[in-house]
Amino acid sequence: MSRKTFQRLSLDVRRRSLMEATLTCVARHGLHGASVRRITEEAGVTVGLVRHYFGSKDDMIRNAYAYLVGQLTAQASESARATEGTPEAKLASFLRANMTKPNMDEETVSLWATFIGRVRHDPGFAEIHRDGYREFLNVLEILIEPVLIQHGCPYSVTICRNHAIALNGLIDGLWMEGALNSGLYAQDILPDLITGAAERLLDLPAGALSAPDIALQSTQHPTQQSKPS
Amino acid sequence: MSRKTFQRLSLDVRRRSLMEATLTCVARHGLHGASVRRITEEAGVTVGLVRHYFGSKDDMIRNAYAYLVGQLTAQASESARATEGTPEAKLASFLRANMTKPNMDEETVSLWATFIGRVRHDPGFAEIHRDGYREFLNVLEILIEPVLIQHGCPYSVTICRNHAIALNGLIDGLWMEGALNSGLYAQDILPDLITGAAERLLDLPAGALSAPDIALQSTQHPTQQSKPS
DNA sequence: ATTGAAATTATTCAATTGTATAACAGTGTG
DNA sequence: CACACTGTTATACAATTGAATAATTTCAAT
Repeated sequence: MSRKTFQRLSLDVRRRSLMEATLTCVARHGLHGASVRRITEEAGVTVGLVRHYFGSKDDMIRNAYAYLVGQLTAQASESARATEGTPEAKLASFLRANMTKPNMDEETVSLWATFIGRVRHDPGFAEIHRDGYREFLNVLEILIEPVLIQHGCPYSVTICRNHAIALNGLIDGLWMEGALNSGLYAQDILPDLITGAAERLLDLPAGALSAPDIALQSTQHPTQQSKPS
Repeated sequence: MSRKTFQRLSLDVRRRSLMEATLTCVARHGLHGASVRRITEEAGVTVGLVRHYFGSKDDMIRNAYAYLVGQLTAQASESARATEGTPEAKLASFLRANMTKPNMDEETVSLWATFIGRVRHDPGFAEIHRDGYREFLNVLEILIEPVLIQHGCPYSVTICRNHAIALNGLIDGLWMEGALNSGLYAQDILPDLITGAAERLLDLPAGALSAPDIALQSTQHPTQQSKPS
């Protein structure tokens, strides 16, 4: 009877692998079903490593939650950043990204909800949530601001922030209910639905975000912030 | 050493008491920390009763979830029904109710999120969620329809339903993030924020929902559906 | 090749879990 | 007042849990 053979992996790789296994197990079995044994089996290691890389199971789960939140906001921001064109195109891309794969994923939403349920009673979770929420609001504000200015909408820091709060609510709610896919409507109506809703929320003219080819118009479109070069 | 004295309670009372204790424990310790022993201690009974009134712990939790959802939608609908006046007043009241106590409660949101996290993997939870969501959408549609008609907005069943989906998303998202109260803004901005956002979402004139005394104007206001009596 | 540090496994432990079973006691019925 | 029904308690039990410790193995440095 020989021991299991194994590789020594770098700290980063092993930690990430454990956190990902944690997320998989939490999504699949809930927090109550994500035992150390199941998680380590999923990661292909033995239970002792949890203690070695994280102080305890709870610590590992908190780290996994932070890892998830980081990924989520990073993906969302990235989809906006990668879109070249008018501010409207960037904002629209951000919104649509949240209503399509891989962002709108049933398993991710399950995970997110499970962790949200612990925010109230675990200060560690609360901090992670707050940081993620703040980050998301900031990204939204930065996306919204130039759009408002360009359309001559009433503008102030407060207005912009309130729009971000409302828009974030809209995204969160649609993201969640949409991903759970209760079968009451087709998921693929959501990208158009959210761009239309966002237009109205921000008091933009109809079509400002939903025009099919705003991304194409963008590069030579004269409505950009004038750059004197 | 004598036995614990006890009362024989009716089936309904005992079941409800157990479900409420279940909700309390899930909110407080999460699904993983809500053990049969903790729940029954919270309810002031011994563990055997779980088997007696529900087949198993899982069955009891599912019943508790359905009980919670029922209460939530009932409270929300009731707050709209109880408001007399214009359709705008009813809708505004419904929206504001979701942004204030007792509906917007941190513990309730924690509970709700925890259960949502199980919807994907437990068909029983999925069914309960779907029914609750459908009910909420229906209530919203019924509230939205007369408002749209009265303002001469473009109207169809599809438009109304899409507005309900978007508005529900907005409510859900603000309800959750607001209740978690991450400290990034004051919770008491939310009632005004959501009525303003809803006005724009539905393309109503500014102030249609946020006028401070629409409820008072309502009874003798001529803009009501003409009633020939 | 040897060595030494530490990453990883294997095993143990007490505590807690959900469920099952048996004994008891409250309560309405005759 | 005795009875029987069943709601309720008490206890037992195997399984699982998270954490701790000791024993090994890998791998880089020499």
